[in-house]
Amino acid sequence: MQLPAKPPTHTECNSAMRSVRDALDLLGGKWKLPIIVGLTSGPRRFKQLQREVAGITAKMLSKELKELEMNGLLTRQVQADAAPVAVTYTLASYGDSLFPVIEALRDWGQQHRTRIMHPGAAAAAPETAEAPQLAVVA
Amino acid sequence: MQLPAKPPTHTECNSAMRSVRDALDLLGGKWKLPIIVGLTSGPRRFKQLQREVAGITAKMLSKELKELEMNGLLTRQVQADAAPVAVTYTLASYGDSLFPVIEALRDWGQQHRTRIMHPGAAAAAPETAEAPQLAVVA
DNA sequence: CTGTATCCATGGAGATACTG
DNA sequence: CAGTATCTCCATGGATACAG
Repeated sequence: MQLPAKPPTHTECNSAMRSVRDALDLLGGKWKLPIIVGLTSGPRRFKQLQREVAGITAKMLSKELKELEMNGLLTRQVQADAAPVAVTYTLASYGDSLFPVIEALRDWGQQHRTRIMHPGAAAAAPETAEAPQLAVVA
Repeated sequence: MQLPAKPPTHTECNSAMRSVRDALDLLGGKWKLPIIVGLTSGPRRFKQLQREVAGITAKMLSKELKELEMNGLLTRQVQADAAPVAVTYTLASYGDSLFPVIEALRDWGQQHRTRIMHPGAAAAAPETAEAPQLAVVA
């Protein structure tokens, strides 16, 4: 890798660090981003979202949605007129600004589609020695 | 926001969902990304990293580094020759491929630099126009 | 310096049942 | 349908002490 010919990028680095951690404060956790992804293709209702985010419980979904709404990332609309109340969640413009993040994450996850090594699992990933070299990307 | 004139983006959406969640499996948690950010400006030693990632404990740093190494995102080199053993962590090319993610996250966090609302805090926000307009950069 | 081991508190998160 | 209320389990993660 490149040598640190210009070692002190401290300010730049610290700033990046702070920004990333700020972003993580809002987007961190297992569910926030997946939920937002679910909303990128259009407004969704509660149950619909729960199906799309596969695996999330109503409790979690409810809590996460509240937090995302609180931060202005999405809006919540209630249609009480219908027989069964319908609630719709829509990505706010604020949330739209996350597109680049989603894209970057999605692209990386795609290219990466390799076996993930979890700490518990023994290093038993036999064939398909694909991890390290990953050259690439076009 | 755009209407779903072409409603079934299901495949596309599910694929994005999976990719993002895969990425999150490796990068999720409080520390992984910050650690990687710390390494983007060059190799670092343990203590150095711990200072940069401000707030992380040795235990966590150690554990996270192990996982990141296991996934080929960084490499670990030991210089045993010196009196006090020195260990250096370097971002692997695999890790380099995360640049776009970091950038997107950093940019968003920067633009966003508004106060974050946490669930515990009472909603001091007016029900109508809150943060959303996101008055751009500056 | 570079970690590891141990103890322990918090809260993330699942299951289930219930309300409007 | 759209959530809320409990109960509980366990992973996350901090503090501290110790080891190579």
